[in-house]
Amino acid sequence: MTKKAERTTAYIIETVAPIFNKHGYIGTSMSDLTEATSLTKGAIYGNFENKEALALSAFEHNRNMLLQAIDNALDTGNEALANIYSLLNFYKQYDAFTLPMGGCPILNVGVDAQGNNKLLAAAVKETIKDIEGKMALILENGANRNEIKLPVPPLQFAKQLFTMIQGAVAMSTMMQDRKYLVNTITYLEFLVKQELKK
Amino acid sequence: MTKKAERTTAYIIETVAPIFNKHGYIGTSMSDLTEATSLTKGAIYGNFENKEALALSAFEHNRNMLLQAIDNALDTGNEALANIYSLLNFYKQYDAFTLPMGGCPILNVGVDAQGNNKLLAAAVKETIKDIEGKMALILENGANRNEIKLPVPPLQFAKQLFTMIQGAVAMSTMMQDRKYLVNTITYLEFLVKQELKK
DNA sequence: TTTGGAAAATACCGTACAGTATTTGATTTT
DNA sequence: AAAATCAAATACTGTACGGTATTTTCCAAA
Repeated sequence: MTKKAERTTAYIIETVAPIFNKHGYIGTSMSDLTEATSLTKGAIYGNFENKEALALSAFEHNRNMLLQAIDNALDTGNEALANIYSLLNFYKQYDAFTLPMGGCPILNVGVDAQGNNKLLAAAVKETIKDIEGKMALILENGANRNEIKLPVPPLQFAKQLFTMIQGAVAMSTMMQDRKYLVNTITYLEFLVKQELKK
Repeated sequence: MTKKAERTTAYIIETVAPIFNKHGYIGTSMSDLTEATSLTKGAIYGNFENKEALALSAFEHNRNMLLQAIDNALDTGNEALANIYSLLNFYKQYDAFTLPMGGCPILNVGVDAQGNNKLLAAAVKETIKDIEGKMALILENGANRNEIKLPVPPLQFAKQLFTMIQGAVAMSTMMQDRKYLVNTITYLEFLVKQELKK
């Protein structure tokens, strides 16, 4: 059986992750966290070195959930185009997916940390590169198998596609309107088809 | 001549606006502002009711600069397509444009305020609607003058175009890499041409 | 069932926070 | 230039912050 401390650590991270994600690093106070977890500062500081380490663990937790979901989406069929469509479909419901974690961790932490926390900002950067890499791999394999044509190198295509997706995420977040997500992703489906289909 | 207080108020706003934009509402402390302005809290609280009112004025200042620049870009030629290209060209150097104001005010404040300040979040929403409206008007006039064809209603086209632009802004901000801006906007030029040209 | 170690609660520290009341200093107006 | 008004500096609240030292509680092994 897992040790007590490990379970507490996991519980803290899960409870705290959406709060950090929603209110940002500075915007989240330790008292916010003790209140949410019904634990005391003694418990939290017994399991994490400081606020920054906790915030980083919290982001990593949200990131893992996201990467897992993206991996699942990109692994539906065995055709590259189907996998990309599956990813786009995932992002059509991205608002519902990110609701329990307090919004998109990439956008929220990426923007918040930019001006406030270099460690978190670097972690977001890594995550983005990771996602771009996953997308690029699907595209590259699809091109090698001659399923699709690629007008530009796979990584460049991935970057630009992800940029547009993330634009939809940003706009639907700021406007509190999921239509931005649905409409833009729908258009991206058409665009991808037009660009990649042989 | 302008009264002393007015000049001080303007000076405070100008000095403070980039700081709020960069570090966010909660991330900016009053002592940050007294330090930057070389003024005391007495001076600042004499000209602004509280921190929130100051942050709102600061955002409005950045917003006005942005709206002015967009107006200029959208008023270069007398053809709709040329004006849209001009706007895209403006966004290609958007990183340089927003550098002195501490980054994109829409993205920064829009994301930061979402979880921390309803007033600021609402102000960002208004600003986005404003920009979308400006773009839609250009498109609508162009369509009426038969310069362009519109595959969808002008406001919808404007929303989707702005969404993709804002995606480029978000990605170049988070990745600290202006290539996201340049590459995506360049692709948008091609896309706009393809969609709008008769 | 006692006991040793680990985990969490309590109580506390110094500091920084937003905001205010008061005093000093600078500008107008007469 | 004196008086009146306005602007800014100073000095000071009370509170909330992140973090820590100490005490208590829990739990597991002997």
